[in-house]
Amino acid sequence: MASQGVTPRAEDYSRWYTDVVQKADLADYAPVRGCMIIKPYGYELWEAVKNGLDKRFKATGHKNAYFPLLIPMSFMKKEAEHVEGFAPELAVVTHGGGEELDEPLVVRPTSETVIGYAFSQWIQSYRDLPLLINQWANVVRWELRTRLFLRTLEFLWQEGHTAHATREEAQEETLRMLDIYADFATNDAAIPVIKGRKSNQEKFAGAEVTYAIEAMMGNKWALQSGTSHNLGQGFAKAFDIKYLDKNNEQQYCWTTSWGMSTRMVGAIIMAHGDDKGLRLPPRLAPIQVAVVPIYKNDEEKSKVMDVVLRVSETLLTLGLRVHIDDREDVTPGFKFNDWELRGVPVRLEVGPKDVEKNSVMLVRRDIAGKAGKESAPQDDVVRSVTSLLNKVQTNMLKQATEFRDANLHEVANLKELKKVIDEGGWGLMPYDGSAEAEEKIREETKATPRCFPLDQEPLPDGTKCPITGRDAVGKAYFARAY
RNA sequence: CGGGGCGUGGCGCAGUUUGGCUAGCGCGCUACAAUGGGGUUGUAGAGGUCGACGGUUCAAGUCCGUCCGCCCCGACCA
Repeated sequence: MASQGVTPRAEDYSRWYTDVVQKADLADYAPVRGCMIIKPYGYELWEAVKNGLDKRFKATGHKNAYFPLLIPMSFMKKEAEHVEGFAPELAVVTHGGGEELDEPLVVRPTSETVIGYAFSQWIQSYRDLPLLINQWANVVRWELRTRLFLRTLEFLWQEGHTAHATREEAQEETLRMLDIYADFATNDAAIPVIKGRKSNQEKFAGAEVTYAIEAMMGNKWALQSGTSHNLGQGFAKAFDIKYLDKNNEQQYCWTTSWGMSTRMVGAIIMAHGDDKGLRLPPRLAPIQVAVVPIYKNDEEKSKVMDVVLRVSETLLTLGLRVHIDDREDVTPGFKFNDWELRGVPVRLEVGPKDVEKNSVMLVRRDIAGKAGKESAPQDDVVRSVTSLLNKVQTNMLKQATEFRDANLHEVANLKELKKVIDEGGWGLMPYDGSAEAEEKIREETKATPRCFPLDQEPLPDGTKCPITGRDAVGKAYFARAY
């Protein structure tokens, strides 16, 4: 429960991030390098993310299922690009029960292969399609450099896997799930995102096309926060996922996969956090209202606590997540800072003055200082608290959107791009999608192509990529990225 | 794997250059008391194989050698 100030955000962003994660009691490193221990408060935040997504998946007809952690090495090898892409980051089990195994098993880095196997068993006819499955699981990727939540050896995620009768349906599903991610990020996490298509170099190993949502962090770096892949028929052919169509002919399925991970928690921290610590959007905050009683002696305490309990009770019956901070051993000032560090969106203070005036003091986390404080009558507390939570949610999205938009710039060439990147923004520039252009840009600016945003107008005929001089396929965002 | 940095109570560090007495400091922790509308204060306490191994020396946290681990910057990535 240690609670110290955090490193100012502007001073050393990476230090600030680690500070916030650890001091707000979200997570810690584990004994194994790069692995993470998620503490209860961090896990509650992840559960809020899970619930927000799961609700949406259920609404679109997806069913949850569970597939094994261990995958035969031979499965990985069935799809050539897939194994090539993942081979360097596989954890491999070679021994079991004290014996060397005939065939090594890999700890899943993702489950296209086993699920492909399962789908091949489940699907016989066009009547079995579409098959819409989601799995909540942990996966392991042997990353070289790790950071809490953003990149860990083992991480928690959901991976959706679907099979369809036609290419069009698969494509529709791919984009539908991208929309769901964007909707979740925007409306629940209060993070505005850019939906876009990844370049060939950055697409998922084995996918035909990969889409992603990209979010801007507090240091203006980009974070890929969710991906949706149209897998074409690659996995269907590798795993023999076939159905009999209406004409009694065997057809290969068209499959998709999509995922969002505990990285989203990192996104929330970095998109919203400030010098005082975490700022959590009310929809996802494990604690929405922290109630802090203030008193000097037993007499005041009993009066104050009467109000605290009565007010909290009404809020709780409404389904709000309320926490009464009745710690005796720390001062109110300490508690204020503590709840700010933990990102609680609304703090409700009750002291002797409030008891006297039949009021409570409401303090919002999204606006610093006096402007974020207001007194509210006790008998109207339900309305003022719910309305304040809504305001905070809306305002956090507004703040994040304004911040992002102020840092997006259209650029025409490498020189302009370099200037924008050096100043910490994102540059939108015509791009041919090639690896050479990407390499050149990375060398000059350290930025990488994030995505071709989906909402763009087609380029005028003859628009060239300023790096290679070849025809551009569209405008892409370039940014420094995690 | 390349470049840089660091290993000293739970955490953050000082001490190492120039070897020397009982290894210090801050935070946290324990106990008691006062305090309490923005990170309280006092008193008393607990807690250490100085990363590991070997060497030099009357004497090593400090010098030498080997090894191990961690962090940051790159390449790779949700």
